[in-house]
Amino acid sequence: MAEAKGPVWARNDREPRRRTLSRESIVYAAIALADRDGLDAVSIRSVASWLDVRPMSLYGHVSSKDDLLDLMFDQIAGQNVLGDQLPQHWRTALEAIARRTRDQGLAHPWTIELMTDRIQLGPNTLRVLDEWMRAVAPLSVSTEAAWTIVTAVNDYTVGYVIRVVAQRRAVPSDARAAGEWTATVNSYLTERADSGDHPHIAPLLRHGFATQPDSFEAGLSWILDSIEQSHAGPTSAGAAGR
Amino acid sequence: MAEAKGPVWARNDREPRRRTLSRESIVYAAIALADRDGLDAVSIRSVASWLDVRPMSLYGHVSSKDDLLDLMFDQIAGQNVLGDQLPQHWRTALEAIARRTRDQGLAHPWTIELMTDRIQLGPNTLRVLDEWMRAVAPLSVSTEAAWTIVTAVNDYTVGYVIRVVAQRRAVPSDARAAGEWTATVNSYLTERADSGDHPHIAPLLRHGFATQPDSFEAGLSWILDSIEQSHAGPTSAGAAGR
DNA sequence: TGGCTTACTGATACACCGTATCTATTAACG
DNA sequence: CGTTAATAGATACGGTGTATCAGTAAGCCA
Repeated sequence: MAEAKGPVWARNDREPRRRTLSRESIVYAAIALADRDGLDAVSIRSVASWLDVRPMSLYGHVSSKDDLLDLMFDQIAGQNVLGDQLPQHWRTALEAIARRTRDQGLAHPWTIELMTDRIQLGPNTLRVLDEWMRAVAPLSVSTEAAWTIVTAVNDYTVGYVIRVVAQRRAVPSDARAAGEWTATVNSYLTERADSGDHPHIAPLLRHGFATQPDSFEAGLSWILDSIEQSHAGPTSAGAAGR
Repeated sequence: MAEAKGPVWARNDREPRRRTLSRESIVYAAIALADRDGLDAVSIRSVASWLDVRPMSLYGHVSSKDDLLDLMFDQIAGQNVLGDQLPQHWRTALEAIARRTRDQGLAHPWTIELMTDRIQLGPNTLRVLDEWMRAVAPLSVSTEAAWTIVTAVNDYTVGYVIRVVAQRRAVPSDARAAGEWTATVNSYLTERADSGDHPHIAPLLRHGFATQPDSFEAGLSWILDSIEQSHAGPTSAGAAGR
């Protein structure tokens, strides 16, 4: 499977006869590793040794590491489909998808690293995209307008996840190192606050950014409020298009 | 300089006597490489050979590659400070910073990869943060409320940049490979569209997502509209707090 | 001017990475 | 049963960050 042509999801790989290994088990193992130790811990060698298999055996099921990463992403995306549980009201539906996207990003932080690498268009990802568009369908606006709404909400959500994840990642996971890090950074931040160079963020520097309450919902409802105002009556479910 | 304690910006490295090399020149070289060939092209060895210097010589000025990356990020962030040119009206100011952030993200796509790695708090980054807060100061709301506004706008902007960058990155830079990629992906997408599995995105799949008009401003003004409604009179500059 | 401090050279080494290649084995299907 | 194809297993190449150590050369201070 060394002659890959285009992205995984755009190919039509004949499935191998398989004995013990399978594409699925490889993807699951890789996801488990990524969830536990981060994306850097996912290597062909580490996945293979986790499966008690020789590294090169994986290449019978995935043609490259990039393929494996794409498959991992799409696997997670598949868990983000609400299906029947998608609320009918467009606003409630958008909220549900946005929250789910947020939850999944926080649960699998490595997915956002893959989002920055290249656009993902696997079947499950398309399913999620379809659901975004289904959510706004009741507004009965043009495809273009619907896409603008969807990208706005999605972009905000992704940006939020990135910020929170980056915040978490900065502090070392080892408890001892974490304490040291916090001490070093705090003293740096208070030094910066005392310097007077940053008058408008002095309180933030002194109390730490992390202590700020979560404001995901605030930003989300700001976006949705405006959409509601421009595309529908304040209480309507959206039948009044145009 | 092999005994790093905490992030670069939180340390107080005595500056070396330097003959030919300098921390600055290393950072500039690394940025040039990243801009041209992406973040993966930045390695200790590649930067060194670009500067016509032996790899290990760099460690006299930066104590690790991560440090170098952080310094690169903060260097770019420094170019994002508007200073005197920051508009006085809070909304215009936020728009200016958001657009600048977007432009810089698109110009140096590798910066967003660093954002996902760990939170950046270098001096220039703090300066930018200070400017965000300065922009909303005329609203004279609580620090907490101001932070909510800033993060909302910033999160949206970062999410937007990520999506656009990922879209650009997916297609290979080599013209020949790009054509092949587009053909493969397009036929995959139309196959998906024909499958009927994704009824709500069929038009998007058929015409390609890339043909959708840019909607950064739309999402931005949605957020700002709501902020305006909840925190100030529609035309006021914001003196009427609360 | 002499000598000490420091910056850089240069080589080597370690442990990792993705993956190409080749051979030998082993199981499943026709 | 024999063929076919999947897997095992080993080895190799060129890349990575970075530790280590010995040698050299330039700057600063006494």
